[in-house]
Amino acid sequence: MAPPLQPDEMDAVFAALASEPRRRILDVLKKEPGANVNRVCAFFDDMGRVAVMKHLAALEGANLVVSEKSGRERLLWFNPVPIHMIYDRWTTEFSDYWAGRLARMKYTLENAPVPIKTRKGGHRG
Amino acid sequence: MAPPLQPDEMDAVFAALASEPRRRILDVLKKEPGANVNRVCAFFDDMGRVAVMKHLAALEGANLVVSEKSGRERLLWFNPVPIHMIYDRWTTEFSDYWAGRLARMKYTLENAPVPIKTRKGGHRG
DNA sequence: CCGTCATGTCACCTTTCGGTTACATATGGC
DNA sequence: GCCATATGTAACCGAAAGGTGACATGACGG
Repeated sequence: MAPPLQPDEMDAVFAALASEPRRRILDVLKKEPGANVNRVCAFFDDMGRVAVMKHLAALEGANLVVSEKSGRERLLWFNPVPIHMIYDRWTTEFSDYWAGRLARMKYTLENAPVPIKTRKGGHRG
Repeated sequence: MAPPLQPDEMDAVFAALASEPRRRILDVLKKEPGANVNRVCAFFDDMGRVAVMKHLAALEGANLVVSEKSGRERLLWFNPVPIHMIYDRWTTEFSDYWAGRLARMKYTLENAPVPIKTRKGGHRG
């Protein structure tokens, strides 16, 4: 299996996905693999080319988009690998919750934490 | 099945996950369901209580954390539901890619887009 | 060549994020 | 009642996000 994502890589992927315009760019590239920058821009009436390029930079930084220069244009593709890696990680990380066993335990309000002794004044505030 | 997440809900969930401290808070609550705010704060030496509370607000806004007031303290639980919803969505959205059929097609550089006619001057820039 | 087109880059602006300190409120326990 | 504790809230601050217009570069094509 591929090496798991590092924390900063997870930051980049989730941050890239946490934006509706960027998710829409991915949708465009799924429908039109190899589209160039201007072609992507054509889908956004409310945003200029520079803004789209910044979104593309975020997506490339997260490795969700790969590009290749061809002459004077840059062709773009969606790359599903980072999403697959998170998917795999979640499969193992949350399968117990989704089986329902831990979830039920979770919501039993009686399992309050053991009383904790913090230093006087609580936690600086 | 539960209704799919709205775009702004997706924004909230991904944005909440796009932060290593917030992911660590979820880890804490997975290990200590029902912990209170100060208990969570005790895990973060480099951050004050107010900062932790802001992160908790982001997580609650994404419904990744649920809380219940008990006397003078607030007890916190991790809620796996939003992650499960994204997981389900990805299962259907990307299963073709992960099967490998489309992925191979994607990376064939020959499938460049059909030439596009944009208005003169390209896309305002 | 020379103009057009696709892209890259720069400087700037406004809003949001992520943290801080200080103060306010409310509960629990002696 | 009184005081310590747990949490909430307000005001502030620097940095980063997300947008803009203007300009620079470099490839295509007649």
